[in-house]
Amino acid sequence: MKLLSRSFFLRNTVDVAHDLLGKIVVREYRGQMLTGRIVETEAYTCLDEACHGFRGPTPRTQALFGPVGHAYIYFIYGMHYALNVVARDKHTAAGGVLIRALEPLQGIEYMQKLRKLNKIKNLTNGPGKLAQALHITKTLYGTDLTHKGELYFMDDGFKPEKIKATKRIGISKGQESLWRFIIPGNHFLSHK
DNA sequence: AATCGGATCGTCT
DNA sequence: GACGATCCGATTG
Repeated sequence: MKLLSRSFFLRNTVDVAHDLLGKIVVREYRGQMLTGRIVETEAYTCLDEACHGFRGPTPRTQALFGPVGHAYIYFIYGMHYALNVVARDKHTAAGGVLIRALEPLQGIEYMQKLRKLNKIKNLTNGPGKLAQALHITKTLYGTDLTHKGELYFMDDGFKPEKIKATKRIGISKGQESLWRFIIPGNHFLSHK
């Protein structure tokens, strides 16, 4: 078990999205350890029209332009939060990886309570769902995820047998790019 | 399994 | 003032 380092995130955003599959998200909340394995991600960079940082920094998107390995969290559709990690190479102004789905590991009962939902299958199989299950809100905006704290990433050595690249979900621009990564066949994907 | 509408609000035009 | 990197429950096949 080791923390993901700063240098892990200081690389091409698409590579980071690919390599995050199989890693573990750890949330420490009210004495609970809530953890899950990443099974679905999407890459967004400022060169890409679908990215929130495409038109330059705004108060909302400033974290995307900040240090890599920190959290970029946004509120969407009036009711959901979504978790991203800032990741980009040193030549790129902004970029991040959206964590789209987790396979729940520890703290499942507490996640069920936070989600007000018992079906384990639907606990963390979507960006808004996993944010609710891990109680991820704006208060974690900008958190450094490379140190232990309220939220961070771990590598337990797990290697996905296979990784598949697909089109990203729910965007109107940049639809052609295959920048969504999944562990195919996993039970906790948001889509097949 | 697939489709559809409602909920709900911060952000930028 | 419109819309979005969504989710859920209900309805229909």
